[in-house]
Amino acid sequence: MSWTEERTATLKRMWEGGSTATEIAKELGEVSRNAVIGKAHRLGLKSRPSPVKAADKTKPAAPKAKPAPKPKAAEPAPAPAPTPTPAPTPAPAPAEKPEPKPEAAQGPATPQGQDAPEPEAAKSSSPRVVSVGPGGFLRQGPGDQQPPIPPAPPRRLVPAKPDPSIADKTSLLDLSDKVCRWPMGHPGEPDFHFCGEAVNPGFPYCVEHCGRAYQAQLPRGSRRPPPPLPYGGPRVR
DNA sequence: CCCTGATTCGC
DNA sequence: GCGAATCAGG
Repeated sequence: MSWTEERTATLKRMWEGGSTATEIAKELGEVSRNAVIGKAHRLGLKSRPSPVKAADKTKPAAPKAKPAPKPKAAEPAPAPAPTPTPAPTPAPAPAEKPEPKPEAAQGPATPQGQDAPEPEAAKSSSPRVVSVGPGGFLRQGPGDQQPPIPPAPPRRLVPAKPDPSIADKTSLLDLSDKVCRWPMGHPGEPDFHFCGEAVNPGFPYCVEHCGRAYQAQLPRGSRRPPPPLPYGGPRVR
C-alpha cells in the first residue's frame, strides 16, 4: 500500500489530533507503526510529547554520547576524534499555522421545498440562545462564540455507488444546516454516514454531539489531552 | 515487561 | 521515499 493523498491526510490529521502512531497505523491498516512514524517525520510534522525527548533535567552538562549505535558486522577503527562538541544551536521553533479550512460544506441549496434561507436566526432583537449539552457543555449564542477545533472537516467524499445499506442514513449530500453533521463511522467504509439528527440551534451538530465536539474548558491540571474526535481516533461505533 | 516516539540505514 | 531495526525514556 502506498501513501495516497487520502492516507497521508488521515495520518496528518490523526497525528496532529494526538493519536498515537500505533492507533494511526491500525486505522490506516497495512502499515506498521514505524511506517507511520517514518512518514510523519518525512512530512515534517514531528515533535509532540515523546517519551525519549526529555534529555535535560536541571543538569547543565549531560554527557550524552551515543551517536554510534550501529556496530554492524564490520567495525573498523574507532574514531580518533575526541569530538569537541560543537556549539549547541538553539533550535528556533517555527511558527506553525494549523491550516485554516473555512470550507463550509453548504449544499447547493434546495430552492423549492425548503424554507427560505435564514442566515442568521438570531439577530439583534433575539434573546440569548443558550444551548446546553451533556458534560457541562453550555454556550452562548452563535454570535459570541468562536468555533473550537473543527472536529471533522468533511473531506471530499464521493460515494461511487449508492450503497443500499445507507439508503436511510444521512449521506454527505443530505447535509444541511438543520441536521447534525457528525460523521458516523469512517470515510471510505460502505456504511459511512452522518448523524442527521436535528441540530442544536446555532451549531452544526445535535445536542449529543455538541457535547462531544465542544468540550467544556476545564481548569488547569485536569485537562483531557485528546478530545474524542470523529473518525480519527480508535473506532467507536 | 509493556508502551511511546526518534533515529538510522538498507532498500 | 519507504519502513524494519534499533534506540531510548516512561
